[in-house]
Amino acid sequence: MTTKIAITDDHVMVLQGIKTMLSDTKEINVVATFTNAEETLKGLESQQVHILLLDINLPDINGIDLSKQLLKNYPELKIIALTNFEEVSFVKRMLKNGVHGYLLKNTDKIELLRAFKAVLSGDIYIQKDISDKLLYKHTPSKTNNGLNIKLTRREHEVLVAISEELTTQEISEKLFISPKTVETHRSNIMLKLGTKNSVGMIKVALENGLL
Amino acid sequence: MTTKIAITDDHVMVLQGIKTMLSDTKEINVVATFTNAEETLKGLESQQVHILLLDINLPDINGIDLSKQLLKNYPELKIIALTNFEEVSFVKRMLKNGVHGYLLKNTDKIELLRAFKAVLSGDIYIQKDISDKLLYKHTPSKTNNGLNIKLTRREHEVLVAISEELTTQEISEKLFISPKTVETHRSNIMLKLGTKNSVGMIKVALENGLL
DNA sequence: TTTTATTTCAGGGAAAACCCCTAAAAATAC
DNA sequence: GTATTTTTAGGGGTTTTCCCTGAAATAAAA
Repeated sequence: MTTKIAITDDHVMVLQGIKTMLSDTKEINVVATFTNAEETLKGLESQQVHILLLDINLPDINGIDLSKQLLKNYPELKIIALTNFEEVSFVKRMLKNGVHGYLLKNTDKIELLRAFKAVLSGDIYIQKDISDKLLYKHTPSKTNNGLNIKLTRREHEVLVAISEELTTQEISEKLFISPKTVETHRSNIMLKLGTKNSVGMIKVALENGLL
Repeated sequence: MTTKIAITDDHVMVLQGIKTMLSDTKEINVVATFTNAEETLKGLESQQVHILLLDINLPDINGIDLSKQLLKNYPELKIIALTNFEEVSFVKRMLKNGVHGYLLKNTDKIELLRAFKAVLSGDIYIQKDISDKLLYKHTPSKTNNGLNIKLTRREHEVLVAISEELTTQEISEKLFISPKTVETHRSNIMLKLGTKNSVGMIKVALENGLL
């Protein structure tokens, strides 16, 4: 029995590359390629596939939301995320959403086939390079990293004020609270976001859509 | 006469994709592929090529510096940059460094061959999508104080270091300069970006694709 | 109602950032 | 070969952030 594969990636070169790598493997069949989320959602209706290789950076929607939606529509579908080094922050969220595998775009044929085998038998496959990064990024924050970022209403107000380049003093006057309270909030926000200073705070906040 | 092509990209899939696209074109011959800057510099010594397709995001060095160096060593070499939408900010700098073409990674075979023809005859080839972006980004910038932002190389290095949550002390050790010099740069960056502190600096930098 | 989370406040101390100034090599441009 | 920009660096100071501790009042949830 042949395994049916679909690929979603907005880079034609990547699509072509994967197709070529798999072309001489009989038991694998690339039956569809898509370049955005809309195409993928529609395309999978008419064409049933076993595995979807899904690029995380799509022009129209982010990979997290798309994979969530796809798995709701097709619970049997196995999704393997394609990612770059830079986007490791997404991995945990993807995992939470039920994605079955993670590969870097520099994956070779052997690893690709290994990943297919793993997800088809129900396992979760994470490329070594990524899990290394995950662990590496875990150590410094150790308490928490990923999507458990839930700021309280007040913390969010302070965060916004900090992003507006206000000083602690100015924030305290704006929110009618003591400067010391502002500092407590700032400190708690940094703890939650796992950053060392306000610069990292704003970076993580922007990356996670907190602002 | 066949045209010899080399490709540098850290994504194996992209390498494979381009190779496949060009495999049935007789007058084009992909003679070498590299996955980082070091390989590229060494590889081009032994193997003379006419055109290098160069990914801008490389793990070890940025595309701007690499292309500069390559053109110094091989003035005859034609370099076509491979880029994503997000990195349009680099295009101008690359152009200044003498790069001959710009392509997005979703380029198809026809456009690829068209670009080859153009650069071989001495023209500069810029994919329509990119030049659109360039123009598009140009128009709204005239209103705000936005795109006149030109950081020097050193300022950019300091900016990146600050965004990595390094302290002045740590930056000075990383760049082998005095902490006082780092502060001068920081201060100048804030002046150029029109911000009051590092938080605003990182915000503006992210908004303008400086990071 | 008891537990848990949030918001509030605070002191003291250390570290880092920020400010204003000057100024001289070094690299680039004209 | 001169002008401009960039990179370097210092003195000396103020302001702000960061870190640690502890604690009380309110709000929400179990």
